[in-house]
Amino acid sequence: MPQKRPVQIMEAALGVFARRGFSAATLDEIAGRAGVTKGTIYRYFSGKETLFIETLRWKIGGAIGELDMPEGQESAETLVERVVRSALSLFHEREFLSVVALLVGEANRFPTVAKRYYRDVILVMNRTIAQAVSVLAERGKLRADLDPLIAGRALVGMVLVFGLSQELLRGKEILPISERDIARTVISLALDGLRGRESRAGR
Amino acid sequence: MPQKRPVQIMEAALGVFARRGFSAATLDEIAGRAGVTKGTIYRYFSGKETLFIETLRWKIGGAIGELDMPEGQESAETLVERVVRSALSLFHEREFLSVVALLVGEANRFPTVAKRYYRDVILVMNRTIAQAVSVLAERGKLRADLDPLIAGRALVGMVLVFGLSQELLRGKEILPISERDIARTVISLALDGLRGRESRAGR
DNA sequence: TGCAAATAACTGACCAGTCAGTTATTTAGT
DNA sequence: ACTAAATAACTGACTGGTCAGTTATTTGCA
Repeated sequence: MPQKRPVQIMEAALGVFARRGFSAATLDEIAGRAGVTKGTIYRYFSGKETLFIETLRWKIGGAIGELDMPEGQESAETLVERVVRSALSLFHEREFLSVVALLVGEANRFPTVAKRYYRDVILVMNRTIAQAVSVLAERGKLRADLDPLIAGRALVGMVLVFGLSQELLRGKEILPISERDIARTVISLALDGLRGRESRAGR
Repeated sequence: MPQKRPVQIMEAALGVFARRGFSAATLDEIAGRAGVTKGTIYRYFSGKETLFIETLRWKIGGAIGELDMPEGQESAETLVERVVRSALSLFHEREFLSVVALLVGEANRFPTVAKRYYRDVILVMNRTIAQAVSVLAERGKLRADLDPLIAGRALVGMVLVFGLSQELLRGKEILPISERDIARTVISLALDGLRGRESRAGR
């Protein structure tokens, strides 16, 4: 079991940073949660800033593997539904949402971290979705006149906004909206837009 | 000109809070920007936390008037285009985006502020858009089987995601995406979805 | 002159980062 | 296998700097 300490510390750090933000987080609290003392953190990380960066790098690296999206012979409906549902569950996971919020909140102070997240998480996921959209467009299953990268990201945005507004800003305590309704509406909107289909065939 | 000092201070405070976040912002910097000294802040605000809350309350209150959306006899195309374009320009304004980021970043520490923002800004704007969507749906210009509140918010989400990813996280430095392309894709997506229209009538 | 507004100097709490000392673990010699 | 020596991991008290909040002093206006 080589080097479990750094991971132990980073796990604690992520929780504290997510709850308090970079500045308000204290190394003593992080150390306490990790079951060590502050001095020990300095055996593995050269300072608070490094700990923050390393922790996010570690978490971001781990996040990449999570979304495998093999777009085999799947229909447009299935693709959209799967993307929307997985985005929805992702943005309702407290931890993931907290990391997003943390990055957004600290983007000014740590632009390189923000950019790494963009490159390693957002772009990678976005390209995967865009790729699937392209394939279906080539097969004539989806329209081909939209930039698949932009369309894919917009699709995720439709879900993201509910994570931020309902969960993070606590909107659900004022106006609850069920995940089912969000999923249904977003999927339908993504497929057919506000005008709907001319022919309401099938379904 | 009664009481211009508080506003002067809050303007400075907003800038500093937006750039640094609540914890890292210092009263000395805020005071300096406002052209006063720290002690003066305490003549008008009882402390840092109060200043933060009051500043956002003031800014949030001011934001409500901005989006007037008279949905007269407007077509579906015009409505969507107008919503998308105004959201787009809003989320590219540095200050607005910073306030959103600030709220997101500090939502854990100031849940009541986050909720106020939700209630007074998000919900109000959302209802306005939903209202317009409903009217058009009743006239048969838009499909009526979607929850207009959810659809309207999702629409804004499509734009929000580009503000966050491209501007705030600095994604445009890695992969620039033009506002024109975003607008075109989102509008088209919102109206007709990924499948497009059966009959591509008109333009 | 009187007094509110503003300043500037000050205080005390907090916290990142350091380090001397302690404990646990590994190595190596018999 | 035993243990002494060496090394690595860890601790907790301490320091120096920062900053919210307070107080004493000055400014300027009626």
